[in-house]
Amino acid sequence: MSDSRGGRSVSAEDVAKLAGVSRASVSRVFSDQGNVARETREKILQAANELGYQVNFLAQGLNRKRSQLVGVVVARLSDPFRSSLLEGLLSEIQRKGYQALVTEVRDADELEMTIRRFTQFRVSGVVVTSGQPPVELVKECVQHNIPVVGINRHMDIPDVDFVCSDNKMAAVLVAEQFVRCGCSSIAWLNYKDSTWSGINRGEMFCQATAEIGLCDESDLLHIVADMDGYEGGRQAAHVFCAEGGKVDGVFCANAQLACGFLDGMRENGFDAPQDFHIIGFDNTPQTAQYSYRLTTIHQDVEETAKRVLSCLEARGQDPYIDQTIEEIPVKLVIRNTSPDFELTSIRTKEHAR
Amino acid sequence: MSDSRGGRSVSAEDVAKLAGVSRASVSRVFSDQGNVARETREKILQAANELGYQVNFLAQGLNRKRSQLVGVVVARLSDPFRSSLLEGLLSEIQRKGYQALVTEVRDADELEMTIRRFTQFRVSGVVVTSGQPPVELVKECVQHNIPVVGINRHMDIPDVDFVCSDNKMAAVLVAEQFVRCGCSSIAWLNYKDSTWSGINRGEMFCQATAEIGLCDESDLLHIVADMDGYEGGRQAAHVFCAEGGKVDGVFCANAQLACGFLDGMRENGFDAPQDFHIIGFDNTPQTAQYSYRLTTIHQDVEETAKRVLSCLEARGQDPYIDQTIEEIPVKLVIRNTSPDFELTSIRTKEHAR
DNA sequence: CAAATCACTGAACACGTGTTCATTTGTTAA
DNA sequence: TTAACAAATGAACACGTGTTCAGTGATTTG
Repeated sequence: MSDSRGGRSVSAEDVAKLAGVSRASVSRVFSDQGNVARETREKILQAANELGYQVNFLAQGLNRKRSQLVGVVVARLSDPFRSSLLEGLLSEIQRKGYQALVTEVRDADELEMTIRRFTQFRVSGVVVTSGQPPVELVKECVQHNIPVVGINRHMDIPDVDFVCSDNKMAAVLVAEQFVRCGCSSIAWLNYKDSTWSGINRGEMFCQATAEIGLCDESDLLHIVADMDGYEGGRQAAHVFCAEGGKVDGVFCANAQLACGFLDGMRENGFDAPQDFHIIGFDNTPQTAQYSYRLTTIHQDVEETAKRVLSCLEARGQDPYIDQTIEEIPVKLVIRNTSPDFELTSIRTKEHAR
Repeated sequence: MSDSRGGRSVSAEDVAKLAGVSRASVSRVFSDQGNVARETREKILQAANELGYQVNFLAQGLNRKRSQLVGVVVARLSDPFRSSLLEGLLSEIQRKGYQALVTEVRDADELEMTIRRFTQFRVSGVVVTSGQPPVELVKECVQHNIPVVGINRHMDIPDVDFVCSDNKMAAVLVAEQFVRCGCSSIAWLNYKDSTWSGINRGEMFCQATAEIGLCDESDLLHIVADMDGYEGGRQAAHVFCAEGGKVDGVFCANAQLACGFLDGMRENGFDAPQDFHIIGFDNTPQTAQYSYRLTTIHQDVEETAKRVLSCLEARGQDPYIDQTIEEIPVKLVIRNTSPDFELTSIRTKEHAR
C-alpha cells in the first residue's frame, strides 16, 4: 500500500533485502525446500507479507521446466454434458493445485495448434475431452514429458492414457431393464457421423442385447438421425412414425437426442412409458425435469475427473509406464420413461405386432 | 524426429547455431521485431522448422512482464447460459491470440485467491463473469497494469470496466409485448438471493411497466422462488396456484426458472399462451424446444465477448482511461408462450409448421 | 573522394526463479 | 580439546527470451 515503486512488481530480491537475508533463502521458504531456520523463515514471511510478495509463476515455470498449468481441450460446450464434464475437471484441477488452460476446438487442425501452444506453456498435462489426439503431436508431448489423457474414447496410441465411461456396463444395464419391462422390439438411436463414444455405445448395446437374448444382432433396429441434438432426435421420430415404425424400447446415444425423440413421438401421439420405453445417455439436468422424467445412464464426472488427474500425475512421474485404460462404472437412473417393472402397466404387446 | 537430445527442448540458441547466426536474430524473427535480412530470415525459419523449434511462452512472458494469458472467472457452468457465455469468451479470446486461464469459483474467498493466482501468471487481463470483483484485489491488478472487466453487472469500482446486457431494453421489450397482447396483471419471477443481474432485471422491469402504463409499481406482483433453477420455478408455480394467484403475463429472471414455472403451471391445469403469457431471460437451447417454445430475451454473447476483449485491450494500452460501461442490446425472440398478438387467437405458426 | 546515412547483426544485459556448491556456525562424539 | 558432523546460509549459475547498444559493411549524399 505504501509501496511507491512505479508499478514494478516486488521480487524475491526485494523481500531478501528487507528481511536482511539472501535471495536463496527466500526461494527456499516459498518452494518448501526445507532447511531454513524458523527464525529467518518468520522474518522472511513477515517481509513478504509486508511487501505483498507473490511468486512469479512464469519465472518459476521457466526454471522448473514445467508450469502448474493443465491444458484442457473442449468442444461444443453448449452440450450440457460437456459443460458438466468441464465443471468436474476444473474443480479437480484446482483441488490438485493446478490451473486450467482451456481451449475450444472445432476441427483437427485447431486441435493440433492448440496442443502445440500447450507445450509452449510447458503444461504439466493435456486433457482431451473431444476429438482424437493426433499421434505425432502426442509424440512431441512425450518428448517434452507432457502426459496426455483422453476422455470418453480409447485407442491404441502408445503413452496416452484414456478414461472412459463403461459403455458395456451401460449397455447391459439398459438391456436388462428392457428385459425386465418385457420389451421385445428394441432400437438404438444415434445421429449420423457420431462421435467415437456414440458409436462405441451402439456397438456395446448390440453385443449386450444379443448376449442377453433380447434380440439378434440383425434384429436390433438402428435409427439414424440426420443431426445431433434435440431437433435431430425430434425429426428422427417424425420420420420413424411416418414410415410406420414400431418399437418397445429405445436406447439413445445422448440425452438431447432422447428428449427430442420423446417429444417427436408425443407429437405423433405416442408417449412413454405407456406406448414405449426410452432410455437416454448422460443424466443432464433437463432429463430430470417434469416434462421428461427420462430414465438415463448416469456418467460419474467427478470420478472421471479424479482418474484423469491421477493418470496425469502418474505419467508425470514416470513417462514410460504402461498405457492405462480406465473404465468408469455408470449407473442406471430410473425415472418415468422406463419405470421399475413392477409399476409398469405397459401395453407393449399391442404395439409389438 | 531424428533429434536425439535426451528430451531437452530446443531453444533459440540451437536454432541460431544451426542457421549460423546469433540468437538475437532468431528472437527478432519470432517476435516480428523487423530489421532482419530476408536471406537470413529464411535460413532461420528453415532451421527452426527442421528442429521443431517453438517459442517458450514462459520465458517470453517473463521477459515481457506479461503473458498472453487471459484469466476467466466462471461459476455454475451447469447453467446453460453460463456455459454459452464461456463458449463465446473462449472463442473470442482465441481469435485475438490469447489463451484462456479458466477458474471456477464458489465464494468470495475463492475469487480472491483466483485473481491473485492470475496476477502471478502475469495475465493480460481478467474477466469476471460472476461475483463482485473485490475492490482491493482490483487495486493490486491495476498496480500490475492488469485490466479487469466484469460481465452482467456494473458498479462503481474505479478502473474496472463492465459489459452488461441492456436490462432496461429487455424490460421495455417485454412490457411492450405484454401491452400488445392485452395482458393486465403482470408478475416478475425471481429467486431468493438472486444475482446482481437478476435483481437489476427486476428493477428495470418495475420501472418499464410503470413508465409504459402497464401497471403501478405497487401492482407488479413479485413471485419469489425459494431456489434457482427449473425446480425452483416449478415449486413457485405450485405455491402460486395453491394460494389462488392469477396472472396474465409473467417475466422471469432466467430461462430455467421460466421452464420450471411453465411446467408447474401446466401441472395445475394452466398453459401458455391460452391461460397466460410467459417470457424468459436467456435464449437457451432448451427454450426453443417443442415442449416449451418459450418467448425469451436473447443476450448477444458474441457481441458481449467482443466488447469485453476490446475493453481489455484498450485498458491494456492505457490503464488510466475512464471507466467504460457498455450496455449490449438484446432481442425479443417471439415463440409460442407469448406469440405475436395478431396470431394469438390462432395456434402459432411454428406449431403449424 | 570523404562523409554521412542506412540496414543489418552480434554481444551483453535483464526478467525472477530454483538449485548446486562451498562456507560458516553450532553441536555431538572421541 | 579436537575431530566429525549436521544445519543453515550466501554466491553463482541456469532456465530461454526480448531488447539495447555498439559495430560492420554497403549505399547515398555533399
